Amino acid sequence: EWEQAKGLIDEMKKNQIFPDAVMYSSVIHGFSVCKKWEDAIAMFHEMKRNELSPSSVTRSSLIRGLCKAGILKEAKGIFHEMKSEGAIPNVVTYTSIIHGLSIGGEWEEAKTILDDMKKNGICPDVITYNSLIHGLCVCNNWEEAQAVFEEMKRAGITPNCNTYSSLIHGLCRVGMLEEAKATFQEMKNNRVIPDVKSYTAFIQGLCIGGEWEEAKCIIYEMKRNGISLDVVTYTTMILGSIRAGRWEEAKNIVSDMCSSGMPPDLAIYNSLICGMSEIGKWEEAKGVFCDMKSMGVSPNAVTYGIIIHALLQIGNWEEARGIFHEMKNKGILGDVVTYSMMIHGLFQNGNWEEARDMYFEMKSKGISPDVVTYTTMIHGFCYIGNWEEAKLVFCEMRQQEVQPD
RNA sequence: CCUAAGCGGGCGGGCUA
Repeated sequence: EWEQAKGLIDEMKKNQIFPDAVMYSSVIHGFSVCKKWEDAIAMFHEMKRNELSPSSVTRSSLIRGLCKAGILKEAKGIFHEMKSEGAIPNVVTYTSIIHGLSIGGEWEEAKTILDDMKKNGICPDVITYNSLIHGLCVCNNWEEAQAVFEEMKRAGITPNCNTYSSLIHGLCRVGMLEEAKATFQEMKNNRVIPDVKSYTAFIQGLCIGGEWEEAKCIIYEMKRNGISLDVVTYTTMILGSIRAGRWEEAKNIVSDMCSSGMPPDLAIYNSLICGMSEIGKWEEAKGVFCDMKSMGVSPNAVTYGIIIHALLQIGNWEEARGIFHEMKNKGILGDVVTYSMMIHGLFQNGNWEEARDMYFEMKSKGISPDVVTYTTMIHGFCYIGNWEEAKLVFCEMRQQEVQPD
């Protein structure tokens, strides 16, 4: 509720109560969490204007917020500004920047900062290593993640539950199921107790690898160990079951979760719609779409994205377009994914002018194209031999500093 | 004196690459 927070800050100032350094840090943290990075920066500058010096807490919060908003350049700027002012970042500041950079794909720079950290006598702790490992896993860079894991152990930092969960998740993402199984075993051998997140990451890997029966065994193991399934575990099982060709089981899973007092959330409904569409069970999918509304769960951009994608898959362009408009009419803003899909659909229908309009529209709504959007545009233009437009898009991507993949 | 900062799991998009 950042609007209200802003109001309170104004009220405070009107009453001649001026924020101190801690208050500023707190506010910057708040804006960072809400991805209001412009406000966070504004507060940071205001604080300096008022001759309050930002502490490492202030800067860590700001760096985190900037990274979270994907403004890595600014985050790096704040970090280097701090160093040039002679302030020594502490372990949290270092970890914040390392985390942001590695999640954002700039893991080489993250590793450089890790080295710098060690040189300055700041010891990376388990969170620092976990952050880097997680970032590398998100970038599908299993080899580097493994190397950092080894380094961590050599440095005498004991991996914890989060470390193993990240590794298992990373291995499952890149389809290295056997290694994931080994890591899960290693975790247990080292007496690190897997929690619901570790189990869920592993179960997802088993589902993706087609080992549905094994996934069910792991569920029993969880229950035996007294770990209750949560809504994320259920989502994983539901989509896993449908993709394993057991869509009847998905319905049982939904009933199970309801009877254990857990109402299905948006991701559960979305997963059901997604799974049912994928296997061509259109009536089921439609039924779920109605059910969710009657249960008071409102569809979001992901829901519409799933439906639009399904329609595009079967070549039903007109209906896809209709659904996209329905979404906008309901006041649900399209996001980078829905726009990218629509652009793709327009190109497929040979309508490149409209595809380009859609691209302009998304930008005018403040939605930044990502590497997939750019690739879709470039591919669309190249496909019809419109090199000039393709080049324009490519240059724009460069200007926006979106890395080609 | 009190107050502020960092880590892990689930759902949709591009590529006849």
